[in-house]
Amino acid sequence: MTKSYWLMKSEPDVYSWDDLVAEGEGTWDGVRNHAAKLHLQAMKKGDEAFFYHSNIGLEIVGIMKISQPGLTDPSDPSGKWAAVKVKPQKKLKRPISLKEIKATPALAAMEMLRQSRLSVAPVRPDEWDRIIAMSRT
DNA sequence: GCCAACGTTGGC
DNA sequence: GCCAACGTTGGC
Repeated sequence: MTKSYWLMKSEPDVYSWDDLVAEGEGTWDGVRNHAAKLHLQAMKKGDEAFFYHSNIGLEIVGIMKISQPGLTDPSDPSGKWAAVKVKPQKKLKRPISLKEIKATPALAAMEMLRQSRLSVAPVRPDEWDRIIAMSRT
């Protein structure tokens, strides 16, 4: 199975990249949207995901690895919702802002733009590579 | 099963 | 603080 790429949003005043780094490993739970849930359930161990700061910052700040896929959301008593565990892998050399993503034609089809309210979105390999390349400059 | 009203998310 | 996009709820 090949690796898949994702983008996960969090409001940094609630849970930020630095919080995840401080914890070492975090559980991505509290998602209450069916499309996002399907994405969480599609994640595999070793998949990589961008950590995006919504609301404050509006930028991709780091890369995480899915350390434990296929969990049920511990914050949900009914057991209907999904969760995964993630580990911080690398902070981007420089954050890539939403503004910059929008200004880049090669990234115009990104799911995060198409479905802006989705908190967990897939990222295509070419989009992943492009963002990584941009963060190095 | 349709659709209007309402709530939430997230960018501006 | 406003608004657009969507999801959910509830009346019919």
